[in-house]
Amino acid sequence: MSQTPSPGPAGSSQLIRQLNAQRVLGCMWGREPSTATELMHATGLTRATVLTLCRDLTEQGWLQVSENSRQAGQYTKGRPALRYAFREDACHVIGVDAGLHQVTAAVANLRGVEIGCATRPSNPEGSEAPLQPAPERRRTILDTIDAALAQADLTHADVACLVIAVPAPVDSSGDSPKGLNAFWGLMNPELISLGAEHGWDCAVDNDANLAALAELDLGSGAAEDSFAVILSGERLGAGLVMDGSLLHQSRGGIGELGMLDLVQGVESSNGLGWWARHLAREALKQAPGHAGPLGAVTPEEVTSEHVFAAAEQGDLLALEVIDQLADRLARICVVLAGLLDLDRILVSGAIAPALTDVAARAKHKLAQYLYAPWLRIEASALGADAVRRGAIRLAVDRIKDQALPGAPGA
Amino acid sequence: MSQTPSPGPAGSSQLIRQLNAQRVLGCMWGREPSTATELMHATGLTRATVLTLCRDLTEQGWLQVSENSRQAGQYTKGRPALRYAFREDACHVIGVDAGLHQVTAAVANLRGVEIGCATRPSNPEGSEAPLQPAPERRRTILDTIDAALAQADLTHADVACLVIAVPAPVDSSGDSPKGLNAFWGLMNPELISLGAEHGWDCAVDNDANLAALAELDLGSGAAEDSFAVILSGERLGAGLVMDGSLLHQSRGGIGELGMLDLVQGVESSNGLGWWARHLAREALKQAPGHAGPLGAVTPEEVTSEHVFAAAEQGDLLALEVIDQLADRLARICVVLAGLLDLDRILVSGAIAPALTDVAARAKHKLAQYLYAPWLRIEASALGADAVRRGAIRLAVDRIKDQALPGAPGA
DNA sequence: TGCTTATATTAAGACTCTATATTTAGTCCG
DNA sequence: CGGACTAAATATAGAGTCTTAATATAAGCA
Repeated sequence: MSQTPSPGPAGSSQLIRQLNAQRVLGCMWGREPSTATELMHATGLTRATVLTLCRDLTEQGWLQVSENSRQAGQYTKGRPALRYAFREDACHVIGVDAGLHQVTAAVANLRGVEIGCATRPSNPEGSEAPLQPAPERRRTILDTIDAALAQADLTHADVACLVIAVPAPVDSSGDSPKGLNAFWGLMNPELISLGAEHGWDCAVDNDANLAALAELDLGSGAAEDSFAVILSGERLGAGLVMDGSLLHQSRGGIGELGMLDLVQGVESSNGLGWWARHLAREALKQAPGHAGPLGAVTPEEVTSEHVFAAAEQGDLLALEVIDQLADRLARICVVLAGLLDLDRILVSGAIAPALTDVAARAKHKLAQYLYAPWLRIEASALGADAVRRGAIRLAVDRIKDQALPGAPGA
Repeated sequence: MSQTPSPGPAGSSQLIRQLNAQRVLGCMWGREPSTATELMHATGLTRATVLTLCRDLTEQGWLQVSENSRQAGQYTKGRPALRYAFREDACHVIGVDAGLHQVTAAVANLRGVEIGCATRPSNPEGSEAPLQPAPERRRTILDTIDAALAQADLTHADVACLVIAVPAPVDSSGDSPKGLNAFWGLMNPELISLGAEHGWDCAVDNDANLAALAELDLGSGAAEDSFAVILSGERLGAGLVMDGSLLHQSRGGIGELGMLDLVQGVESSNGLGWWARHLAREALKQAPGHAGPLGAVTPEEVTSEHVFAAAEQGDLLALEVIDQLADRLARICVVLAGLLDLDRILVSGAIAPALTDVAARAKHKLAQYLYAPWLRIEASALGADAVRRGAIRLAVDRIKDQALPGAPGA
């Protein structure tokens, strides 16, 4: 009596089956079709085992046999091998960059390739109107998703996972702290519930964290590196990757940069875009009738784009601003890389393409403050796409983790 | 042909056996003796399985049957259960705190209980002589180890693992960076090789990191918390624990606090002990003939102990110093906790017992700079023992991880 | 057609855990 | 002192996994 613990019929022997199935699927995920022989080498399992696993995975919808057995001329002798291919369209995911001023949603296959994308304005820039209330923002996001789905010619039923990026800290349950900062609550009005309403797996996360995931995906060869991704438009935010995995915490406050208020020469968590505009404005006021290209706009009209464009043309005043931005960035890097011994720091976000020069100068200035010759400071190649790409990456990862047991649908 | 991958006789079926064995051993490690029934509940396995695993583990030397079957009056009816007990003396470990001024070594059993401890001076305090050369320092450490072993009445053959803590960053291969800072090389002169010379498993790590491990061991209930441990004697160093696991990196520079040079109101990585002395000295020079207890010593003689003792007695000048220390500490906490969203910050090291008041004041001042009401700032209860305890903890952990397969000796 | 080659399939063996029945070691009680 | 009672230990059978080795298959090539 009293001898029926919990596990089902034949106990934990199936556990190892699942582990192996996951290993095989992991070897094939997003990659070229493989033969059993290749998988044997990759997994260390026997041919018999690999083939039964592949058959199971095919039945479940994760794989399909691709007929081009001996194609690619890998060999010509002997019986042609079965080739199994990863079904990148077994199901689909949605990644949303729900920014302050605009919402972008993309539908992607399991390889992370976007097959539909749409953008909608939200809290139009320059407008002085109060921020969108929660229901309106939720509707905007859903509309954007539907538009992206329509473009991909898919329906709600084809979607397995939704990930939304918001410019706010997000805790482990998907909520953003309220009360302290009303902005955060308006950026993330219970967005996590959007998934449940449609029966999708769903996650909400901070935009900088997701941008970091996107950079991790590009993977500079070594998967072991540690880096920070700084989102730097109007306000600063960072995502931290240590040893190839994103730092997370239940309150979701990792990478908040409010503490920069205390750092000499930084003194605020305003972004580089904000500072470019601010510094240029002040400088123009000091030097009315400035002769360079930047003199063409009034102090009130000047934007960060003006500054970067003028610097390209050699405007001395703009170059001085660039230099100050670089010093600011260098100091931020000192704090992050000094404390965490990072390998590199990436500046990302929409203005990243304009910051390659700033990053290079920051790298140069860094040596004044910190000995870290290995540290790379670079502008992200992803730019405005980083956040959305990261959302997709996380969505695909979630599917991957839940993969076994069960078919792609469930 | 070509069908013999690598695994041995019956393949990866034994893997699950090992996993289960490790689970059982993990359930018993350092805890009270258990019966099969208890282990069934803990592991979810069947009685038959648990018993065979226990028998195997007993043969390997990890467990032993304790005869007091029905002792403790847990029940009186039925056949008495076999009770298996963890053999805390299956082998032993050595933890060494190889500080600048003194070396402390302790021998501990697998429960982490010290059964022998010894201390030797190294680079005597106050002396102006150059630092010990490498061979001498290695000899000092070995002497200390031998003394601890002698006290425990054990020999080299009883030791399975050695962990050494040094006041320097340590990379993943156990080396400290040379050239840049000669001090580091002298603190860690290839200490990792001491293990191989005696056939012990060996690790070298940064002292602050190990202090963090020791605090983790105390475990405030929730194993999920994130905190920093600040070692704060002459120089500052920190160990970072995120979500219950220590942050590490191949270069070993995590927790180096050189970047505090850039933080307003901190401006250096000198420790709180250094600052207590320095501030008191300056203040005494400013106020010659100071009436309070602190006036009893000359500016040149004053030490941090004097300051804390005088503050206890209400010396106004000392209290002013305490207040400045608290502000400094608060700012350090802002940087660490703001960036990493920590749950608590512990000040550890030899002077920790004197810093309870400083920590409390820092917590109070923190609100000026950062909203983090959940953050606790406390002085560690471990004090001067923290580093050594952490070294022991790491050594025991290493044994635990290597535990299966094989007997404790191997 | 037959030989060669590389793969797929199948059956047997070893190992794991579970499930159930049986034995054992005690206490308790008449 | 012997017999019920109880809870644990043991023994046996069953289902599951992987590997191993033998066999079958699908091509190319002479």
